[in-house]
Amino acid sequence: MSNSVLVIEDEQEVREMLSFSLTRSGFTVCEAANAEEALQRLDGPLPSLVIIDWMLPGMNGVDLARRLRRDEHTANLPMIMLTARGEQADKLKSFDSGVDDYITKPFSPKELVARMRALLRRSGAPEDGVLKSGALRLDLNAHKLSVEGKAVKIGPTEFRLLELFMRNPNRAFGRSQLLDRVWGRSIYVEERTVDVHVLRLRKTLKPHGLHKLVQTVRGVGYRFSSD
Amino acid sequence: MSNSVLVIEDEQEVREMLSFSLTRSGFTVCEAANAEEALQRLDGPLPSLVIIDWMLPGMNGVDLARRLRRDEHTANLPMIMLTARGEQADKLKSFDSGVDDYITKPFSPKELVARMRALLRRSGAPEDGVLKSGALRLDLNAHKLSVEGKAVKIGPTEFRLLELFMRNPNRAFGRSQLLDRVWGRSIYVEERTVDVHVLRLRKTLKPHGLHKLVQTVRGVGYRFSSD
DNA sequence: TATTTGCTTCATGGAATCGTCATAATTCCC
DNA sequence: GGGAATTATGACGATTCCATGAAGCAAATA
Repeated sequence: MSNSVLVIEDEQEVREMLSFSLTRSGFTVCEAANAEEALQRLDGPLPSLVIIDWMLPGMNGVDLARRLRRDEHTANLPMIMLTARGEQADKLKSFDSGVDDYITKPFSPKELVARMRALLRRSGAPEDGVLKSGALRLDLNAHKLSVEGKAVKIGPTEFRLLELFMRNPNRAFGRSQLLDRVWGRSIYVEERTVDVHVLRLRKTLKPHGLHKLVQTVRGVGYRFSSD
Repeated sequence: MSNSVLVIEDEQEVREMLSFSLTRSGFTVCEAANAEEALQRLDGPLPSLVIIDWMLPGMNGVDLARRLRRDEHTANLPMIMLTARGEQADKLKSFDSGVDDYITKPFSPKELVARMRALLRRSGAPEDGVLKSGALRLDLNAHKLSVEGKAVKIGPTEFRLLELFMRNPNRAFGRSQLLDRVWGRSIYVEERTVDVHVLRLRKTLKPHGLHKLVQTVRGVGYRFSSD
């Protein structure tokens, strides 16, 4: 597996230990000693997952996580937080910041890897940042859609919509769910707007005969399915 | 799993946190800020489970739970109550009110989800959001009906009707019960309308020889038999 | 600034679905 | 068997829901 991980941890010892065991488990590891360095790295191509230490110099882990969730670019990035034993009471806070899972120190590398795998599986993350479905190829890193190797033009919103669909195939989404997960909660737009973007997504897929992948579930919403 | 949950919680922060992590775990979430709002929502089609905060403005959680248990329409609805640490002494009271489980704050979403799954399992809900009965497959996630792998077209109301039937096989329902649980009790339709939809459901099952699964119980209503 | 690109809303028409009724068929009970 | 009660079924407006094109903005780009 070619999953990449960004480890955000100020203590060099812990960082190296993590790097060692994660590399051994087949991950490509990238390190950052603080929040600033992490943000810088996350400007580029995204890793499959980030591990954030709760205690960081400068901006702490919880704030960093919250910030990553707010930023559209990293909103869907799976995050695991490391907390020390005494900090367990802050579990709730960590989750509130949008972290997907937490793990308390000391922990075994085995447990960490297990949770990472579970998380990656759950969030439908592709091994290499490329979602595929038949001839469809959605490259999340390059932010490009192609079908049978040929690049296909696609708008930003349609891209995110298709990303959600391809991450969760065979699942019907209501319009409000789509608005929440593609547009982001907090912002208010008409539900019918979803229809228009689905229409546009179908339009970009139509020339390749793939428009039937996006199906409407009457009275419910839409679904991405290969049959 | 596409089980739906109604979260009854007045604090917006907690509500959003719950909504976030439950959605992420695959539940369809519906929110209510107080007992009145909750009761209103429960007039419609029922969720698979409700989560009630112990402390609510106006009618409190315990009273709400008690009321839901007394009402035939919601008597069998699985309920989980959220209590704060100091309220642990009131566990007993909560149970007395008829809730199926309780969980004390602060809690990890993971624990909550685990308990929800356990509860749903206990109350006969499918693990994976797929109801099966012989060759019949009702995928609640995809909102799709298939028989022997082949997709079968089905209308929205027939879908909900079949869902109720498959969740409660070998149980006879009166027309008014069906109206309550499939249509929702807030709207009024003729009882005979049920007949028509049962007919339509049978029609969609007939080409596959499964129409006799839906049986009429003369003088009472209808029943779904699993054999 | 001019132009392009993309987003949201609105209006419209058409298709799917719904609820009701009338009538036929079935079942039950005397 | 006959009559009453109950259910099945087909038909038909009425309604809801969705697809689609176009218009008005806003932001990015040149």
